[in-house]
Amino acid sequence: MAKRGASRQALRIATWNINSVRLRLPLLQNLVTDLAPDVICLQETKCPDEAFPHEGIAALGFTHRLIRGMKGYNGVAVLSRLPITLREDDPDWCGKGDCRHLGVMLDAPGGPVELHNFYVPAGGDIPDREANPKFGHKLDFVAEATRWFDARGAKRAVLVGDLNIAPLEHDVWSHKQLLDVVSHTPIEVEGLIGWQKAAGWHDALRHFVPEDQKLYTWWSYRARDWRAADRGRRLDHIWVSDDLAGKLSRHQVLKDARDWPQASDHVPVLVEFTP
DNA sequence: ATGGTGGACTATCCA
Repeated sequence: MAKRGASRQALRIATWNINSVRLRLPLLQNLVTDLAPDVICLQETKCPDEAFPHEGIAALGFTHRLIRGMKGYNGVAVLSRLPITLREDDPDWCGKGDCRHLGVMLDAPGGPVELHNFYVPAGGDIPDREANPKFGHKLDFVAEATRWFDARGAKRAVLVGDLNIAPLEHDVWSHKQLLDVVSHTPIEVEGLIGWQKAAGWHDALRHFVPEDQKLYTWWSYRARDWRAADRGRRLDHIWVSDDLAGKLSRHQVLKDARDWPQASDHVPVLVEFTP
């Protein structure tokens, strides 16, 4: 029998930058145990499609899987307990073919849900598109996504992923000290907010956590004690279309995952809603 | 104090 009797129509979607799906395959079991998701969206799988560990993931109950991977870098995947179909006509962002997006239709209770899984370019170290082409790529990627969703709108839709931008003051450990740091510069924040407004996206995590409270999903590897320093950023996001905002029922940021053996520098994030 | 660590994969690139 279904476990969640009181909310049997609810759908739980998780997103995680796994930073190598092959290395951290065992940690997916932890995620499933702790969050009980119906759908998991992964970023930075760093795995060519022919080497994707389908069997291990199927054994966790995710019988439906769509993947878009390449050798060494990037790579996204959608793992689902419910049937999913690939959205074939979505753009190849910036024409690079670099495996940063997977759009699917999810066969959910109450009808199809459009689900977009993004891995936005990190953008390099220097926040200047002339000096640093990676930063230009990041801004262009966000601008292109903004135009596309602005033209299409979003209904019964969810957008998740590592967007590599922390938009709000309390999405970073020090707003002032990160104003010149890629991920929190004003031009990136303006871009991300514009994208969010483009199709009326609703920030599902800030639906639950007030904007004056610190909220992070990523802590650098380059810290002796990540928890003590707590210099985090909220780089991972879940947005829902306006028509779903009122149907959100819970959220979870799995901070304990940062202490798993061979942890990713990102932690899984989940929301539950009734579509 | 301008470092530090981690993953992919073989000399560095990327985060």
